Amino acid sequence: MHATLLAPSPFSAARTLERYRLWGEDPVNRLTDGVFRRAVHVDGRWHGYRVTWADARESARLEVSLSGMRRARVMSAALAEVRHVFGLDLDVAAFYAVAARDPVLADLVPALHGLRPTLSPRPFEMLVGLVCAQQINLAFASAMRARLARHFGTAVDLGGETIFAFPDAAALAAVPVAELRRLQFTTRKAECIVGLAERIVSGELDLERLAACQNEEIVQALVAVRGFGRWTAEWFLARGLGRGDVCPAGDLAVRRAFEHFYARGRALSEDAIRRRAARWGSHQNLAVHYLLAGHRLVSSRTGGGG
DNA sequence: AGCCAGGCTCTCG
DNA sequence: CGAGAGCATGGC
Repeated sequence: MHATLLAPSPFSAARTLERYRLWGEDPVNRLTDGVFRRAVHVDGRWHGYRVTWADARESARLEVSLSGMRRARVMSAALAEVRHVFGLDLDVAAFYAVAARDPVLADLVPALHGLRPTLSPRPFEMLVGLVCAQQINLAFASAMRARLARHFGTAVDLGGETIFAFPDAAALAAVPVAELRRLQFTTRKAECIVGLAERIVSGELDLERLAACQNEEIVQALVAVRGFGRWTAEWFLARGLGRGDVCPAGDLAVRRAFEHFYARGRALSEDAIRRRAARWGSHQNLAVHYLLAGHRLVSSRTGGGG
């Protein structure tokens, strides 16, 4: 069963998906040989789907396919996920109009044309991934998250390839901290993840309901959970919910990108970064993603990492 | 050995 | 309330 999704211009699948190969293999969002694979949960079970694409000058087409004959319900769920994963609902064209008035962003846009942030379609998965990424290098964080998926997620066969559905809250709430420690989680990260899962299972925290709230309400609700600070909450808003008016100014890589592009390498305070980002209004999220990607381009040319 | 990695919490002035 | 130390883990 196939369906075609027309991506709004500007869109580049290659630049958008590049993120999935930056920090190592991701068994949940599998990207190999120009095919993206993931699984969607519908009617009590997991269904794998594949996405292929053709980047055209004007409008790119995304082909979404399910193995075998499946119901339309599954396909529509898959299409909704693809919209998130490929960032199709963000207004990149409007951002470019704003970026044209900023010398730094205006310079970056041609090299990154069509880049969109990849949004995580599942809030719990996003939050757990963020906890993994707290304070450690992203390659290691990515490996930890992959281990979590392989050990506690659901294996889904997709035409000979195995992908993993990220474990839900019920699955992780049942995992002993000691077992996560063996997967190289710190005690704190392990407790934080299991604690979050427990709150969700108990109904104390309802991520679906939270997702409908205002930014600051969401930040307050998340920061109230032990182990979740402002950094985690803001990235959740940006990469989980796709909120435009968010800048995770406390992020190390964000800070370095701002310092590189806007301060000639001199130090900038978190507050100074927030003030500058505020000028971009509802396009802050996109601006931050372009600055991070732009900084990666510069760093890779000069042999650096990050 | 020691510093770094896309933080968080707690304390003290 | 804001700066700062302490924390925990693995990679290089």
